[in-house]
Amino acid sequence: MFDDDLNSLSESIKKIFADQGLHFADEIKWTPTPFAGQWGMGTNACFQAAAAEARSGKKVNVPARAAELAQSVANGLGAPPGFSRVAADKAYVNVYFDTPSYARRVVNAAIGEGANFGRGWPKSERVMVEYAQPNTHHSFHIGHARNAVLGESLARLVEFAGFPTVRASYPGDIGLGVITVMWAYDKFYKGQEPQGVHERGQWMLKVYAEATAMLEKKENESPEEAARREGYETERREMYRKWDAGHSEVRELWRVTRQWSLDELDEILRMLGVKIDVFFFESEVDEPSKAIVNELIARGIAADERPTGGPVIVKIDEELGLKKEKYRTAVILRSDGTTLYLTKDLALAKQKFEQYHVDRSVYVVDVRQSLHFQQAFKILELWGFPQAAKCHHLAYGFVTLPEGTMSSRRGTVVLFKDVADEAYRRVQSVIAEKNPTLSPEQRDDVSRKVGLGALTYALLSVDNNRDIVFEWDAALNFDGRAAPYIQNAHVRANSIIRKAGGIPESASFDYSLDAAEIALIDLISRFPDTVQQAALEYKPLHLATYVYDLAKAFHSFYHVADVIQAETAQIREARLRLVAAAKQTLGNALRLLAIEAPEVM
RNA sequence: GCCCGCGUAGCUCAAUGGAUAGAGCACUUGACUUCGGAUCAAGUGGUUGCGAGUUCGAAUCUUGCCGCGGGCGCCA
Repeated sequence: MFDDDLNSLSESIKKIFADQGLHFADEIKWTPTPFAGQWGMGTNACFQAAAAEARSGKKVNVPARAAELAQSVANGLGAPPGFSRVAADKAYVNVYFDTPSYARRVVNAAIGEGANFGRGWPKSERVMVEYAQPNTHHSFHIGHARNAVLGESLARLVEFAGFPTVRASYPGDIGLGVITVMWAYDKFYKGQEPQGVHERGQWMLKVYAEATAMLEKKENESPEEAARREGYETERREMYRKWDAGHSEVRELWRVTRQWSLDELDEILRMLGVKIDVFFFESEVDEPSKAIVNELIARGIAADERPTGGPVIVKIDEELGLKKEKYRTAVILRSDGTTLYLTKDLALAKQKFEQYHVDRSVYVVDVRQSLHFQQAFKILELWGFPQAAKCHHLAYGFVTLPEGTMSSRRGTVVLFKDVADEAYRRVQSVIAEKNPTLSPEQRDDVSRKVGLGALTYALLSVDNNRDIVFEWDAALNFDGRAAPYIQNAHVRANSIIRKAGGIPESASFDYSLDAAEIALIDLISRFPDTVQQAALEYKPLHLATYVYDLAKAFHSFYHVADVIQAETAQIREARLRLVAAAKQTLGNALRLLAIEAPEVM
């Protein structure tokens, strides 16, 4: 947040370089100094300048020359206003902030800008984040939760970073899996309907697993069993055909059961704080996608092999002139003329570009579909969409169980709702032990926020392309590097402010600050940059790491520095405002992770 | 066979090509008679899978191996 100050120093450094006959075109980059207890920024520009000199033919020892340059830069900068000192450290040039004025600026910004502290300048590119694409007719499991949480956090992040943002969901409401549930329901459970949104959703998952088992070929099956299985299979296929043909009873059955799933999805997204702007349904892009295939054939991008009994394909590697197989050949229409996943994604992308004017399109989808998206993006490029270059597949690893992969088909999943319920119960029992005076309403509220927070943080604090093995105690960890630790910092800050009866309008930081105070202020000042970095790299993880570091700095500060009982009134005022600034920043950062910050816990 | 991802402390994971590779858990030892102990401080623990290359500088980039996971024309 000190770009202006640092840019002016950068200009001075370039001038010093120029005076020495060096022309240094690159941007000078500043990073925080790594020395505890000192608050400053450093640059390695002298390395770059010395290396450039060496490359230009001069015979120089780069490290020695860089150190020499650093010294002359430090001398040349002298004592710029706002900085307490400038030092050459090996080949680095380090500048140290004048603590009183910078501390005041940081704290004033955090308090003054409030919920907007850290928000980036408005940007013109429109971003669409597509996430929350579970299939209907199943139930929402913990793997879906990773997707939803990752997507929601990313959407909040890019929006806060300044991009106009559209949240899109794309439920798979048609396909063989969906038909399987409908077939089994119609045949074995017709007319039944459990009460309760979640109960209904979970029941459909059970029906799905049962049906899949019945339709699966078994070893040593008798001729009778084989005949029955084949009969079932015929019925299922017939139901799909009827759906496709718009058969009214089948469509009605589909509409009703589909709604059961969507009701459950609604409820779960509400629990997670997810507000989707646009729902695209797979069933709705089916028809438009067929037209697209014809267009691609007409343009010579796709090859129609249907006359010889084949499908419609795009030979991507061949189109690009690649020797090694990389994008391979993609099938975009079955030989019987029905659409595929890829067909629909092409249609959907076109719709996103043309109807929603999306400049950047992010797809939060698991890593198994990497090839699919590479193919889709390449076809969009061949098709002539410039936005294809800014399509991004945010792939994430699976959530597996210690005993193996989760599978809706086999019914071996850990349901999100069960985890959320367990989280709630665990927090309740911690509260009973640690804070028994909370009212029942507060307990309920806190249990929800802290329980879900712990789960969300566990999902966001590992890199997206790493697999997660779901274990109850790890996912619902309340100690150490976990949401409750961070939330507790927020609660403590709130508690101090409450006990102090509010915060002063302004304060002076002109006293000898403790190292922990400086570390805390330093971290608060880094929040805006962290938001930008995380948004541009599509990595909520950066923010998850940051907010933990911030909470840790706050807890350390808390122990070492008295606030209400501070030595002087001046220090008390300054620290009270610092506490308020920390609370605000913790709250803002947690919000971007879709984790709520309670006032008490 | 080809493509993608991963390999970092006993375990789980961080680290815009930069300064002494950091946290949590576990283990060991401490903390003002609390501005809320869901806390803090300290200690033990590393050949960043292996080898080569690029660079002033590599966990990070390139390349060859080894190991794990995923994917590869009519599933989604």
